[in-house]
Amino acid sequence: MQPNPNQLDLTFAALADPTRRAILARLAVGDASVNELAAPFEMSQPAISKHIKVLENAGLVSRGKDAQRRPVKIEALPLADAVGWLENYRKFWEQSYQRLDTLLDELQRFAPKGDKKN
Amino acid sequence: MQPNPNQLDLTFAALADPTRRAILARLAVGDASVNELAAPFEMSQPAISKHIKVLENAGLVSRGKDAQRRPVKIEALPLADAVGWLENYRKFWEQSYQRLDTLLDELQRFAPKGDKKN
DNA sequence: ATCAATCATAACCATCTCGTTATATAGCGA
DNA sequence: TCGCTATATAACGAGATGGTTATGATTGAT
Repeated sequence: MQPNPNQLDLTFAALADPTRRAILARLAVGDASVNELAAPFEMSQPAISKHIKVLENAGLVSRGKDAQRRPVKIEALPLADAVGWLENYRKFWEQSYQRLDTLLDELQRFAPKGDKKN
Repeated sequence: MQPNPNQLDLTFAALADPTRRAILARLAVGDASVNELAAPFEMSQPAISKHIKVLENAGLVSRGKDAQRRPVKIEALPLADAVGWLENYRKFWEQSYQRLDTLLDELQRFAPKGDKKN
């Protein structure tokens, strides 16, 4: 029961941009209006609106309505699906970390006890 | 100690393409030559070579050398970093799942005991 | 020495992406 | 009604992306 591939495409593509990741990080703190989201960036408001639309199309964000404002809210389920997909590869990076740990252990073992070098 | 942003850009962008995700899935089974990787796709060999290069630039894959073959090997540490970034949002999707669970519980509670419908 | 196999590279093309500026739309408050 | 605020949309351009075909480089086999 994998999420449909097209959904993963949209999710990963949305996450591939640092501005959009920063927007998500901001939204993790709490909902925000478009202008609030735009404030930290040296970028026009329409540019931010476009980024929000990309996030919305990926289902990562939804919008409310408050007078003229369209508060944006994080919707993290697609992120969960992305992690779900990535989890298939957990054993590989765990192996890698383990190899690194082993290496560090050996360096430790063969280092003279009082050696402060490095 | 976040991975540098540019690295996350490359990782997520690499994952945004279904062909590349399929290549990674194949490599999870074991190393493979370019031709082996290309075989399942209705796509030219140069196209696959390009995809492999994208994966390589993102550090998701490395290459060996065996006669004319350039066996490709999965390198999953960047995936681990990607998951690391995504983990910041775990609480959101857990809340969402919890809301879903609550909903399902209530549906359960109010469903007639013997109701087989759906 | 040549041939076939494996893979990479170049040139090209269509389409998408990410930014811009200019303008339109909608709601609030005076 | 008027004008301000908040946001969306349109039109445009530069550069990235994802595919193609044609060709080049390297290596093993005959």
